[in-house]
Amino acid sequence: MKQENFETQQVDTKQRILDAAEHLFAHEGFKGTSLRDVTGRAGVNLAAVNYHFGSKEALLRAVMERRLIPLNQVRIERITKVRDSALQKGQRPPVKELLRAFIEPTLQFKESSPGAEDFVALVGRSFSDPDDTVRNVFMKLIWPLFQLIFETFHEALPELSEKTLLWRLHFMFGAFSQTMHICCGRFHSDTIKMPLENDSKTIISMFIPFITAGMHAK
Amino acid sequence: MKQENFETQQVDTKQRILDAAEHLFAHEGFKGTSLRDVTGRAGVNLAAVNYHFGSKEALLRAVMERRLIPLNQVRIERITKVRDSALQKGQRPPVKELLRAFIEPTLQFKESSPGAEDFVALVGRSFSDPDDTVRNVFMKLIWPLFQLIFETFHEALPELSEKTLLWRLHFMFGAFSQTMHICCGRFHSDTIKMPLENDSKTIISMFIPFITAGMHAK
DNA sequence: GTCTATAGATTGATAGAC
DNA sequence: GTCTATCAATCTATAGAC
Repeated sequence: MKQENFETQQVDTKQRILDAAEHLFAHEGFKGTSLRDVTGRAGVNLAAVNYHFGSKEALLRAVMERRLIPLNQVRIERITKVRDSALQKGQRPPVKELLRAFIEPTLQFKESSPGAEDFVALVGRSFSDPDDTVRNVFMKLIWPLFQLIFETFHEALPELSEKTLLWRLHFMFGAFSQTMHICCGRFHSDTIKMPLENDSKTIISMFIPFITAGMHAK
Repeated sequence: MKQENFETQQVDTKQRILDAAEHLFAHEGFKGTSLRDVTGRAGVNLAAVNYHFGSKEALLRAVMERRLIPLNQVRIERITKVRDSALQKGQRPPVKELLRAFIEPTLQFKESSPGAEDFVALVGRSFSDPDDTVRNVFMKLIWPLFQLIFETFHEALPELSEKTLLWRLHFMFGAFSQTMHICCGRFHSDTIKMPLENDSKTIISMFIPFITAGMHAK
C-alpha cells in the first residue's frame, strides 16, 4: 500500500510536468526546450522540476520511461507470442506477423491518449538525436527489444547472413522512424506540406507489405 | 573577374568556419552548437561568424547550400538521364536504376572529402530536425529533387496509387536517412555499438534490393 | 578583416522563506 | 511542496579600436 492521496497536489504537479515536457521535447527537441518552457506550459513553478526530478536529464529519463517501458513490454509479449506459436508448429515465424506485432502496439498506443502522439514523435527521433543524453537514455530502454527482434527475424529468415539481416532491420527502423514523424505531423516545413493520410489502418496497410517484400528480397 | 587572391585570409576564414560548423552541426546538432564552439574549432575570432555570415541561421544556410546544391544537381542529372533513356525506348524507367541514380552520388560524395561525411550525417537528420530553421532551410533546397523523384517513380510504377507511392517513397527516404547516419558512425550510444560495414559498395548492395522489392510489393 | 570587450538575454540549478 | 529571488554560466550579436 502506498500513501493515500490526500495530497494530490504532488502527483498532479509531477504528471503536469511530464506531460508538458513530453510535448515540448517532441516538438522543440531536448536542447531546444528550456525548463522555463516546461514549467510555463505545465503551469507550475520553475523550481518544481528540480524538486521532483533533480535535473533536466532526469526529467527526460522519466518522460521516456513512463511510456516506453510499458509499450516495450507489450511489443515484446506480442513478438514472443508469434515466435512461440510458430516454433510450436515447427514453422518459422512469419515476417508479416512479426512486423504487425512490432508496429500495431505503437499505433494503438499513439491513439490511446493525446500525449502519446507527442511521445511517439519523440521516440521516432531519438534514434538519431545529436544529443548524447537523448540517445543514451533511449538506447538503453530499447535495447532488449532490438535483441529480441534480431533473434526472431533470424529465425524467420535463416537464409540471410547476419550482416544482411542487420542492414535490413536498420532499413525497417529507418522507415518506421520516418513514419512515426509523419503520422504525428512532424514532416512539414513553412513552405511545404505533405498531404498524407495517417490513420493506423492506412499506415499498417502501407508499411507491412513494403517491409515484408524488402525482407524477403532476392 | 572577381578580385585576385592577394588577400587569402578572408576566404580561408570563411572556409574554416564552414568546415567547423559542418562538423559540429552534424555531431552536436544546430541547437547544440554555439558560435563559440564553431570559432574555437575553426581557430578564428568569435566575431568572424557574424562578420562573414551575419547570423547563426545564415551560417547554417551557407553550410547547407555549399554542398547540397551541387549534390542535388548531380542527382537530378542522373535521375533525368535514366528517365529520358527509358522514355526514348518507350519503356518505363527501371526502379533499380532510379534508386542507384539517387544514392550513388551521395555515397561517392561522402567519400570525396573528410568533411563531406559530416555533411551527409547532417542532411540525414534534417528531415526530422525539431528546429524549424533546420527543417525549412533543408526542405527548400531538397524540394525540386523530391518532385522529380515523385514524378519519375510514378512513371516507373504507374500501377501504384499516388497515396501508395507517396508512402513508399517516405519509407525509402526514412531508410536512406537512417543509412546516412549509420554510414557516418552516428548510430551509437555509450553502451551500445553496432558492428556494421559501411563502405559504399556494401550499402548499395544492401539498399537497392531491399527498396526495389518494397517498391514492387504486391 | 581581425580583434577585445561587452551588451542583453537566457540558461540550469539552488538557497531559503513560507 | 511551493514559492521568490538569484547565482553563475552561457548564449547570440554588436560596437569600436586597430
